[in-house]
Amino acid sequence: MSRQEAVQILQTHGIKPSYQRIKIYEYLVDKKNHPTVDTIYRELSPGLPTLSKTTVYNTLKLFHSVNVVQKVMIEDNEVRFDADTSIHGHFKCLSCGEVYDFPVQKNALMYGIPEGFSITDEHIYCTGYCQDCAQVDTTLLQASS
Amino acid sequence: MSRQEAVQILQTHGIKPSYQRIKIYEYLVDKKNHPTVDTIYRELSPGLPTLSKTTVYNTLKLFHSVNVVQKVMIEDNEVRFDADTSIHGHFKCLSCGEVYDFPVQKNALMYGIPEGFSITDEHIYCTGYCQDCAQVDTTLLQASS
DNA sequence: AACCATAACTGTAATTATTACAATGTCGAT
DNA sequence: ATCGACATTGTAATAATTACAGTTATGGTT
Repeated sequence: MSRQEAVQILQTHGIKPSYQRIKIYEYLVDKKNHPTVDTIYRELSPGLPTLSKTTVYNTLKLFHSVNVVQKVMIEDNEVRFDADTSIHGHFKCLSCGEVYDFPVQKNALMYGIPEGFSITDEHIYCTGYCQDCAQVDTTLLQASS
Repeated sequence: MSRQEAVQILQTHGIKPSYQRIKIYEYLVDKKNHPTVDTIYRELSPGLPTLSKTTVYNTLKLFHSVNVVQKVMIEDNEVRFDADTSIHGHFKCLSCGEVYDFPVQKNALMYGIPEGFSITDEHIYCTGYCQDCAQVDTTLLQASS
């Protein structure tokens, strides 16, 4: 994503595009790796030596408040962030730790919510073993048999 | 739930039914309130003065490891627990804080997961305003107009 | 260009949830 | 009754997050 596009998106959400905010937003969009605060901080620090972890927290909270990012919570000790705020599911591989996006049916869960309830946010996720890691397991099983 | 039933369920999952474990399990089943560790600890302490919060943590981790409870994570600062381990969704009201269960279509999300991925766990949740709280909002709007 | 108000950034300290660990207590088998 | 294994407990350590106060950057006005 170009700097111009990033600035554009932040501005249309009412966010003043500071240097740090642009960098953090570009990181999220380009990497698509559902990083934690700590990962963002560690990865951006070398090129942005004055960056403070508090700024990363503040920025993500701001982004989230205007729906520029969504939070991804799969395991209870790590909050991840995703700049793709469309409705989609997340799959985390218990072996390699990779988080994958997957499509979900629009309004998949609507049908179960009682009348009179209004929804502001919906999240779908699962855990398991990705193709690569499941593959390895199978290979090992075969090798050991 | 009777004590006998609780003991039964713990034993069939290979858990030795100690006094504390039974109490914690009964609490979860009877209240159905998706409590946090802290809530369980506070609520059981009066009738079980020697209870330690560490025991609550240990017990829930044990329960979770054999699928006697599932974790419910909606907001990043609280992990809740549910003794109903069937697949269902959770709705948290942003106004009153209440967590409601709701049904979801069996295999609702299967269709989006690529071939070769194996799923061990799936979770669906959303946030919004429950019937009661949405009602209040409407009432207030009407009153002020 | 200098000034000023506002907002953003930073670093440290405080808070909170969770885990580690060592000591104590409990319970069933011998 | 004794023993060993396991459960419970309390405290200390860890880790994630937030609060806060000082500093820096920014944009508008003269």
